[in-house]
Amino acid sequence: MPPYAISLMGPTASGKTDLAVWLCQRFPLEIVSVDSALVYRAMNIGTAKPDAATLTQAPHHLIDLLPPTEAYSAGRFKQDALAVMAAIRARGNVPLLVGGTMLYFRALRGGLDDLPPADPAIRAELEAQAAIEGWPALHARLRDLDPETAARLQPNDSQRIQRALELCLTTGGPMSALFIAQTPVAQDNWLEFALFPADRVWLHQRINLRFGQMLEQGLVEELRELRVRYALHPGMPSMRCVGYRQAWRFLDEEIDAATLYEQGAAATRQLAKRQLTWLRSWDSAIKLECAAPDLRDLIARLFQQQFAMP
RNA sequence: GGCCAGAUAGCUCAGUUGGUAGAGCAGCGGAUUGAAAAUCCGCGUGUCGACGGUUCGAUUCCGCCUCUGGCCA
Repeated sequence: MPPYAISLMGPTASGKTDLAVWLCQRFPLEIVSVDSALVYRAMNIGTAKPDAATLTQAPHHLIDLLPPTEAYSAGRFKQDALAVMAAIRARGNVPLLVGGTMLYFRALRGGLDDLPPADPAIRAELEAQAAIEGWPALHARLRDLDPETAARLQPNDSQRIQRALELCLTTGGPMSALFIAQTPVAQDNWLEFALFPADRVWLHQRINLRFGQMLEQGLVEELRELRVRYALHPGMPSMRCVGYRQAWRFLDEEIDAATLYEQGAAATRQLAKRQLTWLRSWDSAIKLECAAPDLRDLIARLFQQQFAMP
């Protein structure tokens, strides 16, 4: 019996997409993107979104979902992914979850409680307070409302303090009380692969090269047009994406072209490092060396066993 | 060729009135429950350019050499 789903996880620039498309042509799979940046329409170059030809060949679900002015979330991802996975299975195919947004993978595997979504009004209010008093003051306030959560958060962890306070204010109780044991989704029949570079330098070189190519392909021009077309702000989630954040500063003439390259490539390397931190402790995944010359053969053999193909 | 200024962490630089040195960036490790490509935490030994001198002790003072800028010829 074919698996319920297959995850293909890996850091940025590790070759996930190429491998997924190749597998898609050989097995009854449909690709589900697990990527917080690919959900944005019109953000193509900097997100390394597969081109039109590739998408025709191997359709991706959960890309181009919203304009760059909106915010997506782990909660919405979980909901969207489960829906699209059900549809794929109804067609007799297996969902191939491909991406590097590890919180989304975790949310999908059960690590997300049923909590209220973000409240923009409350967030704006907390933001304004933080601008005056600083986040440590809000952390102190959280200590009164939710000591357990405050104890595990750093006084400067703006985002988590904001979220925890938001939940206290909207639900009237501490965030820690909302966490309950989750039921994992089809744990047994869910195959997971993690692409790992044997050599960090190899990945860094690929990242540097690719970011240089993005600039040549017109990342700055793409952002210039986005700024004309949408009412964007540098604080929006889409504009905090690696590459776009630095290109924004270049367009505002805060940094020069050389610095844009340096900082953009460095930010991508740092992203990859954080992704590898997640992956290292992801014990249920089969780890594969992404630079191995026989990677495709190896994974194809594993898939053949799963799909019981001769 | 002469004069001046530099030479200190992978990079840019600070500093030691003589007791062998520290920031930012990069890098490395970690955390991660609706912004996650986000947000946050931790990690700093390096022939202080080479050689010689003074000194109990030199990266610091002196001499000389090398290299890199700049100015004058």
